Amino acid sequence: MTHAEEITAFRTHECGHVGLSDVPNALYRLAGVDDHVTVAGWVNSVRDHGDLIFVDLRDRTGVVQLVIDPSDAPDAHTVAEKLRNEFCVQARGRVVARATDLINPNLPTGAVEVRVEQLEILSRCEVLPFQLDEDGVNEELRLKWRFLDLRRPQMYENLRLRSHVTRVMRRYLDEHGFLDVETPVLTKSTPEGARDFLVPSRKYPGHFFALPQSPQLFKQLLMVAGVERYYQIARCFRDEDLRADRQLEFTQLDVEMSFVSQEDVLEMMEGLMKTVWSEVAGVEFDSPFLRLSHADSMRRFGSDKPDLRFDLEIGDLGEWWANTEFGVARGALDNGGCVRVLAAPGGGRFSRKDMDELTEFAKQFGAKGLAWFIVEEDGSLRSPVTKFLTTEEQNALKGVSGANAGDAIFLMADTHHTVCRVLGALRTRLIEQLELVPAREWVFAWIVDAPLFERDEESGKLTFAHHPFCQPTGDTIEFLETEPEKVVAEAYDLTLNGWELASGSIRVHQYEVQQQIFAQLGISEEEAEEKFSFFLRALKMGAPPHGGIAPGLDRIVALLARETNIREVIAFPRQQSTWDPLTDSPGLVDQSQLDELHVRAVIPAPKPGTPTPA
RNA sequence: GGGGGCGUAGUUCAGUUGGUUAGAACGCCGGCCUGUCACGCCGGAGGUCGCGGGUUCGAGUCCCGUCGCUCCCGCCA
Repeated sequence: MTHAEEITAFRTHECGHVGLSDVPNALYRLAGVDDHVTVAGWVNSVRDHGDLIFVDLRDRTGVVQLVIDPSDAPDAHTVAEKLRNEFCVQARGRVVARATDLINPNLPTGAVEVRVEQLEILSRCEVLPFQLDEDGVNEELRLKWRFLDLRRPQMYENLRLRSHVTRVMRRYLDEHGFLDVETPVLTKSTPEGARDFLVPSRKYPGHFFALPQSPQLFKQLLMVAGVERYYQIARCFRDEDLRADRQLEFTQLDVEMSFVSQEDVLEMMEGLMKTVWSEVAGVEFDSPFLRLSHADSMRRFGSDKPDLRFDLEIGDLGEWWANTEFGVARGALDNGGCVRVLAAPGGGRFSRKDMDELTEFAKQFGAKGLAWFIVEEDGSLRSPVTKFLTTEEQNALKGVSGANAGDAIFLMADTHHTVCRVLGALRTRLIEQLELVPAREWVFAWIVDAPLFERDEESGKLTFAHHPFCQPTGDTIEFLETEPEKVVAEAYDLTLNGWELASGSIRVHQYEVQQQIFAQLGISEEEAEEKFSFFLRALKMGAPPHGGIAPGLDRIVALLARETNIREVIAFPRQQSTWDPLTDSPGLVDQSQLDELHVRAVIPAPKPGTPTPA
């Protein structure tokens, strides 16, 4: 914003800029001592001394103190007596320097104040439903009054940060020759993947639009169209249950490139992330991001999005305990599973109750049990199961886990999958519970070489691990027909501090390969034609090799803002139940609307005792 | 669909082994105050203890059910 743009019909200066004429190269309009200013904003607080009244006036730039002296401005004083918190007001007055002993060092504008000559209430505010300076206010209340919640400087800062991030992203991509192209929001359902949001068609009775889970197929069509470099800050919709990092609608920076290898995409994205972190957070990364194979990440950290700020690593006892007689370990090894351990620094202070809770936690992730050991000062192991272990096994346990005196060791013996899952979840939990200090502040890591297919544990059916459009690697494509589980995808996830930040792949650009993959997934040629005919048609028409990635904007901004829930960086999010207490959405509609859309609503009978929603 | 935590004044919370009239802080209302900036001082209003049922002479407290918020599991190509 230029200086001139700061002047509007209602003000000559913004509150946070009053009196800061000594700031060098300021980007905002300056007001020095003795200048007359008009400011407008919200009443942050009122301190009424009977005669003198002090008002902290706040706009998005900050707070400035107004002084209303009845001997200077009796009319303004009469108005000021009526002021309450969050009234919207305009004040005209003279900037004065405060006496040295009256300077407020906690306020950027604390060396000056505005001696008010005229004061006008632009808009009154009813008693607030919650105090804006209070933390920990009920989430539902915050969302119901989101427009007040967003007045809090922290929330404004989050929105500003988000805008800054997208600005840097757009500029970076513009500079690298990307075109910002919009794709439809009213599109077609593809039953794979997440549950779709459906929109009934008026013109085609019984037909439905689907909101995009991502612009995946459209961006691939843009590559076939020869756009070569595309991006879009795209709203995506998935009708699945919410989490701290998941909303029904969320925003991705959707990116796709033609004539690229995996390496090209990674390099481009790494440059983008480094630029964002540099410009938004002032953080520089002087080396390439870490890379971990999916298998290594699972083995060492039990997760495909490991938090690598912490060095905790899972150890494998299989080799050392090959001949163990310890029941669960023996059983796991005999069944082709594994025995792995995780040290918990300082876990020696865990009580029996803590251990029981951690065991319950592990069971949530599929563990049948969880063995634990505490390393005593003399190096001996305290545990209900120590008596089943030989001295050599105990030494291996300490050695492989890396545990020291005062630490705890957790041991899992089960299938590879379950052991990884449980110890990975436990690792995250222990980091929190033990309040471990991160060794590094930001650790980006690429997770690469993920399998193309997964075996569904229940049905035993083959399903795609990422999505069905990933290109198999040259080394493993030969196994597509014979041993599909050996096929590695040219897919990559970017992780940061335990969050999945971005996900992408090189896509299949050859019709025949795409059909082979569909065949492995049990999707017949006819079925594929029916669901993706437009896309398959395009693959037959000179589709270029291409690939892309889609970073989650909400997560990126949340991490930069040091928030743990993406709600904090979304202006109007939903609560976990998917209800929006601000607009009361979703809502009922008139029968006439349903009729026009050829839709009939079938509403389940409420359970006894359930109050009817308003 | 499942598990954990929470639900008491407008807000954030306390409330003992079940026991008199359910408290505090902030906010709100009224009064006083010319240098405050978390202003201060005096006074006041404000409660379906989420909801329903049960046990009991007596329930905010115990039991059962239910609803809501939140974190997690399932789910999220």
